[in-house]
Amino acid sequence: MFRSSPALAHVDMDAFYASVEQRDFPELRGKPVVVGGSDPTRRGVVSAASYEARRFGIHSAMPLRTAFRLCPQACFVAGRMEVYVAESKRIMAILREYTPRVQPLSLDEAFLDLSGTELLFGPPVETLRGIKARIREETGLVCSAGLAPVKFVAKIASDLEKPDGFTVVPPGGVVEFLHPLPVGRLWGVGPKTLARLQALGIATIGDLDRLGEAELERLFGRWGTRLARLARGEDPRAVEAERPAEQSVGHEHTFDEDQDELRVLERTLLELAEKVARRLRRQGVAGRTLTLKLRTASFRTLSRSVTGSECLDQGLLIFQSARRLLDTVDRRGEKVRLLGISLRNLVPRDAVPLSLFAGETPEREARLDGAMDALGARFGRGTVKRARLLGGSR
DNA sequence: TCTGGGGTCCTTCAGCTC
DNA sequence: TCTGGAGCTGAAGGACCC
Repeated sequence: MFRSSPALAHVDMDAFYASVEQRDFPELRGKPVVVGGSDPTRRGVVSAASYEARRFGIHSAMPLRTAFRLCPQACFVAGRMEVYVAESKRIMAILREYTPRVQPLSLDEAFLDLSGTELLFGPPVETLRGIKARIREETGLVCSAGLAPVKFVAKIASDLEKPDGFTVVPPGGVVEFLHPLPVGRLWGVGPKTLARLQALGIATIGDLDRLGEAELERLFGRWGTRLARLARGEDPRAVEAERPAEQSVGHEHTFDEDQDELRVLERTLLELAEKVARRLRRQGVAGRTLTLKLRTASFRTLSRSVTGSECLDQGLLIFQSARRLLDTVDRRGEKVRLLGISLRNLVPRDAVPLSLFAGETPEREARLDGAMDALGARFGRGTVKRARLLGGSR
């Protein structure tokens, strides 16, 4: 099996954040644990739910308040991102002992290409079983794994028997495996596409395949062509170990209560601009296109963007551009629920002219940003802040 | 009633240039 | 000089993923 065809695996940690919490805090074991925020009465969503919590209908992306209504006795924890990052590095290091072709998708899942590893480790099926056992042994955490000749099929396979699942789709068995599955399992079919497909009477991936590529293209355009190929189990993408550079850098903030006070909006914009600028400088890039995102109280999302001839990586200049965009948004008198800033069209910082906005002193700002970065690195983020970010009368 | 934050990719439309 | 189409780019928004 997998001798002459690719052996692509997908490893996915089960309820990752919640499992780490249960491992590190024995008093949480066997209890419903919800990671997302320690105060479920505030705005937020569930990042991870333990399997005990899932029995109450709680799942990731669910509003915290809904989770609290479903299971008030659950343990709500804010989460410790730095621990999850460290744990993820350990897991990825284990995977890289078996193949250099490892493609992390997020902290808790990765593709790995086991093709051609037989001589070193034996048949891919056994290798993957061994990897799964090692992860449990060395981290105390459980994962699910899938093995298939096609990338997206391996991902579906790993998800099929969670938790602690292990599913192998042999070469030649892909279509047989896919066709009985609900069409919503396909990568890229979210709630909107699913509703459209269901309205057409398509319930399974097999139904989709039977509809045919021409009809799907008529209904969905180019996306229809891709859907048709996925339904046939065709996916030419390889496991990409090299992660492409980030295309954009952004931050956003949802207010605990909807806001319309200009001073609060401006202070938030400045904070977001500083955060974005810090990350841009850390990555050594600057951005040419700035996008302001605004969500109103009625959940209407509006965006305004501007592409300049120069690049931005300084907090104050990003803030000033975002502030100008804010004036162009017509929110029809509604309060603001969310503000966000992001920069695209990133280029290496030393290869571009930085913004020389009229009336500003960019060199002075750059020196100030540099000093704040240095103090932040030495004494912790937030050690120094712009006075206007302190708020109130301080 | 409720819907985070970080992204990517795609579509549509408008404006511009040739 | 006018007009229309092609091609490109930017803006805005939508859908999706983890």
